[in-house]
Amino acid sequence: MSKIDHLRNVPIFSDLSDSDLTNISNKMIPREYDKGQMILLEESQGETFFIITGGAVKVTRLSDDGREVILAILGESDFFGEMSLLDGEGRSANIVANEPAKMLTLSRSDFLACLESYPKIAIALLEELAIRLRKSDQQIESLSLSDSEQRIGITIIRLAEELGTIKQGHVNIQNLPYQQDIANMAGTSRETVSRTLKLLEDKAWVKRENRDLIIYNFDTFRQAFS
Amino acid sequence: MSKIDHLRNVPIFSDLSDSDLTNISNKMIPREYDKGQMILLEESQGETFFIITGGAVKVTRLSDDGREVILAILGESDFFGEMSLLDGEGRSANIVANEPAKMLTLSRSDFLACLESYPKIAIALLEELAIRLRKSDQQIESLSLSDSEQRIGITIIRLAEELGTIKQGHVNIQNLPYQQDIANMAGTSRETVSRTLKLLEDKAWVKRENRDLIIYNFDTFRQAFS
DNA sequence: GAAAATCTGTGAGATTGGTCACAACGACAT
DNA sequence: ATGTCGTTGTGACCAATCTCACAGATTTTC
Repeated sequence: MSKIDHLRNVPIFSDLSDSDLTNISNKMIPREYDKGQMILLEESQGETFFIITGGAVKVTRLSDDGREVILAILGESDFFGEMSLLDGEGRSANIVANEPAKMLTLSRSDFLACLESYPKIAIALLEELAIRLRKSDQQIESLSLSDSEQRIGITIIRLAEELGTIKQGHVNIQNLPYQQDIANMAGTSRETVSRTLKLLEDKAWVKRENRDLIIYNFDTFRQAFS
Repeated sequence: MSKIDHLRNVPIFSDLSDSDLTNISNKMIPREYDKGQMILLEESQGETFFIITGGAVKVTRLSDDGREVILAILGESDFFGEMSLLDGEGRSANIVANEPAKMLTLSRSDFLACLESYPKIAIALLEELAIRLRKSDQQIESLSLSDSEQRIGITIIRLAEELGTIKQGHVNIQNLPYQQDIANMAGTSRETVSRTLKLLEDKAWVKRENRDLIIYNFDTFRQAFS
């Protein structure tokens, strides 16, 4: 798949003509990262915009004593790095390759130039940030008001929406993240995730098979937790 | 103070010329709200952009059983309503006047037209959303990793930054919100807020006087909680 | 300025969920 | 196949904090 094909799939570029896309893609530099490799470090200066063309990364924040919160897991056609380019503050999160990952990158000045020359990109980006802000607000609500079972349920819903496929009428999350990562997304402990997954399985709402999680009736499941 | 003077104080309009500001301000309709009045209701269609010219509002989400999370408290020169205009989704939060409040409002179509005609506004708005997203991420981190004392401390810092004034070298939060509201911002219970405030006062980090909260050494205080 | 309503302080359980400890399991390399 | 390493399951304990209950303080209302 060519650079341009990748760009066309990215929501903020989808409105552009082929020639505009070519212009932009010429400024983008491809990079690759190994599993576990740190792509961006908290506190360092943010000077690059990234688009994921393959693999997946996790966006985290770390506390002093090493505990981790996972803010998001991003996959193909998602992008990151825009925040500190926009407001000039340093990084607010770490980005780590969760599996081998490929990116296209754009420098700060090229990125800002893009926004100036293509107002459509700016507007599409606004839309994307609004969606993210909405998700953050939901997350804040669930951390404030829900118990651990609900938070884990909501986390599974997020995972299903991002990584899930439909298979014989059931939603299937292939390659479910490790329980520790689920715990870090849900704001709970690994042990609680283990116990809760068992509980959900006992209620026959989900089934685990190898490293997959099958949600029997996604609509019901969703309703139970939101 | 005229409409234009108000607009000039709003970060996303600050780059515009007087004539541009006049154009925009002519499309804005002033409105007033009483204390406690609901300005926007969750689930209703979002069709208006609001700029606060006086008073304060709180942005909340409610659970089915009536518990509330306060996502933010907004005051003069802050704005809201842009989210559903941008991504077309329904409201994600409720907005209630916390005290008598005055607004300038702009219709959906005028707002979007503004973005198209003045790319600077779009870019300034991106910056603002990036800042908000950053704050949300911090909030998610603290809800996930911190104990109630720290979360309350962080909440007090937020309040100080938004509402505080400096008075004889100390930061003074005039008219501290009710403990229930602080609890809803910090994701804890009213009683815990009561006990924690007492604790902070015992440690001589803060002092309460009437409805004010005085933070003796704001830098130290901040350091202790972040 | 008295009564009513709302907010705050505080003790005593009751609970959720975190932590620790360790066993069982699975994947993978030698 | 055996050992190693990372992941998962599970019991037991314990700490943080939520709830409930009510008294006292403060603010609002008439």
